[in-house]
Amino acid sequence: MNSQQTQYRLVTELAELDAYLAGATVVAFDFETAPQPAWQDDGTAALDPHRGIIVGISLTVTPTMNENNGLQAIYIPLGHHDLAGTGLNADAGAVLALLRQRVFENPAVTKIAHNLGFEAKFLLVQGITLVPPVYDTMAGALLMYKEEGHFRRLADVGLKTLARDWLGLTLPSFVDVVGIGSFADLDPRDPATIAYACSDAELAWRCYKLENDWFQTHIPAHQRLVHAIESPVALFTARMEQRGFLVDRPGLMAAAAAAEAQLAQYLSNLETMGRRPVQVGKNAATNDLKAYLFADLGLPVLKQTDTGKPSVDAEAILGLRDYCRDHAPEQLPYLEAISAYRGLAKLHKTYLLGLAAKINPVSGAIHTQFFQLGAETGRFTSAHPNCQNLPAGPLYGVNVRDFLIARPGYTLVAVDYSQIELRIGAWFTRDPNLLAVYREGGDIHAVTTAAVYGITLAAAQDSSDPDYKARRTVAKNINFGIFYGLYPKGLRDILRLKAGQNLSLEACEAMIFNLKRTYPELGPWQEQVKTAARYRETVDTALGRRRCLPGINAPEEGLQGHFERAALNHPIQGTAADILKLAMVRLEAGLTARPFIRPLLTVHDEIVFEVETAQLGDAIPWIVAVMAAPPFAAFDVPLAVEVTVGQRYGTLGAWAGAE
DNA sequence: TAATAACCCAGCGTC
DNA sequence: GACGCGGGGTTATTAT
Repeated sequence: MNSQQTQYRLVTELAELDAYLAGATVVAFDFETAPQPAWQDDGTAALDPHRGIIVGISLTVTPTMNENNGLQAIYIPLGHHDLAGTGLNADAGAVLALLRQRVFENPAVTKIAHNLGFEAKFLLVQGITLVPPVYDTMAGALLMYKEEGHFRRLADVGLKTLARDWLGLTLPSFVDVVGIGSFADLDPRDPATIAYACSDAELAWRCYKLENDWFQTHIPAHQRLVHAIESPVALFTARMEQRGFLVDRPGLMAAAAAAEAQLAQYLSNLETMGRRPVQVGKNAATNDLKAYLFADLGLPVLKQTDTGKPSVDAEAILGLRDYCRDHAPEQLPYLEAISAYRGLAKLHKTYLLGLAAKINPVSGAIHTQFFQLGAETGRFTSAHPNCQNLPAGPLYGVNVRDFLIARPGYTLVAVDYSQIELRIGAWFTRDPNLLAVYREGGDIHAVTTAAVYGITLAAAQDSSDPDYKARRTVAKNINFGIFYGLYPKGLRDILRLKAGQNLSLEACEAMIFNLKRTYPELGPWQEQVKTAARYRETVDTALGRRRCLPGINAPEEGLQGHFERAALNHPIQGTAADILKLAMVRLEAGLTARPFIRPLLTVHDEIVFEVETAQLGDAIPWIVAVMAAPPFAAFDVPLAVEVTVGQRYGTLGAWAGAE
């Protein structure tokens, strides 16, 4: 592409690479990868740092960000199949050693890549750590508008897509160039091979330039986010993905077998209990089950789905059980059996078999894929498997998290922010009572209990009171829901389903009224945020992470309400994401010097590490200090973290302190 | 016409 | 409020 401007070269000699790097302070790079021989037939192995190798590296270097006269890109083949034995490849060890010293671990060089975490993982396997400053052009693209009013999504930020949208270039796809084989099969001397590899590095450089220009004129805060947060966070994410979480496979399979037997038993019980055989499927939400409940048995439809069809979810079944207690008690066992069957099936399929299917054959661990900009608010998402929705406690007698274990000689350390969203709420609203609780180390749940029940703080904290537990549960749910956009109906439903408490709508209304009286700045803050959001049709976090709110001024009330709640939630949830990511950046800076600390996963307000057991006493205080440090200058509410440790993720306990 | 793929919808797990 | 996953059910597409 762009042959007048760009020259592509094949480089196999170390001296030539050395000369090419002279004076470079900005380097864009890209890896071509392929499966290791043992995994030749697995199409996905090329993307897995445990089963793939770096086949070649393309580089574009410039002395400065704005220098592009005579831009050149080179391709260094490292692992192409050399059937004739003619020495096609450069010396991989020597090349990596040189690049490590001159580029990857050189703090004077800005390292640019598209989807930086991918490259970072392959380097980690080689014992090489990318060192900031780094820049991930994919993260950058995700923080730019596709069109005014909505940001690019994952599907819009492939390098080829960006080349088309931004530069009008049509580039051959990977499949066009490689076909069904792997990149290692290509002849590196073929100009098409060189062009394919080099254009990726060159494009990354062009994106870097283009993105920074765009940010300056459109959303300067996002430029800071990409440079200072998202790009270094990609390195931290790479550590988590590359390491993975070791799985107790025998335990998992034993639990799966037990669940399977139990499920068969449940099915036959259902058949015996019912008036006729019912096709309940694997999750008991089939049309046949609905026909059986509502037509055959004549039970009333108490709840509908969004599309107006009869609902049979957990809440609906709960309602049917209430109805049957009065009108058809003989049906109660069947309804209970449906709930149990459904829950066990979920455990079995999603959390036992689902997890087992994701174990990496080389590492024996699950390597969750994290999308650091997967959620609109800046939160991470996680997939393959999603480790952010693993049941937090026993589900039908099985604690799924217990099958995620520490490696021998290591101990799991989970560090989570205590009530971070409420603390952020205190900071945003400047509510004196919220601020006081966190500055004086008060008990937020007790303060809320006192508020919503109209009792004294002392009464709220009296654990001998028979109502203590129930009240506190309500208060916790309210505190949880404050910044989710809590409404009386939502509060009533959640308390009924999760806490088994039946409160009237009026009672819930009164509690929310009392809450807003106790935290007097809460209501005004919410009104002010909504007004600003309606005017701008966007809303920002503390660090300027923007969310678009198309439809906040729509005539449809439902749509408007949705975006109003999003407007209230984004500053809270998004700032929590900002704070977590800032902590990751600070952690990343110290992890290379502390190889005994290995991050494994993150769940929104929590980071889980694997730490060499002998080093716990050094590691934990350091982690705590880094994570609890003030996140940015203006944030004047103390942060608190809680540490739990253990061998199994599901069974962590308090850390006793230095031994 | 039958098999397969693609898509949407419900339901449910997390913070 | 923010997500991802496995399953059911329907519709569109493909092969025969």
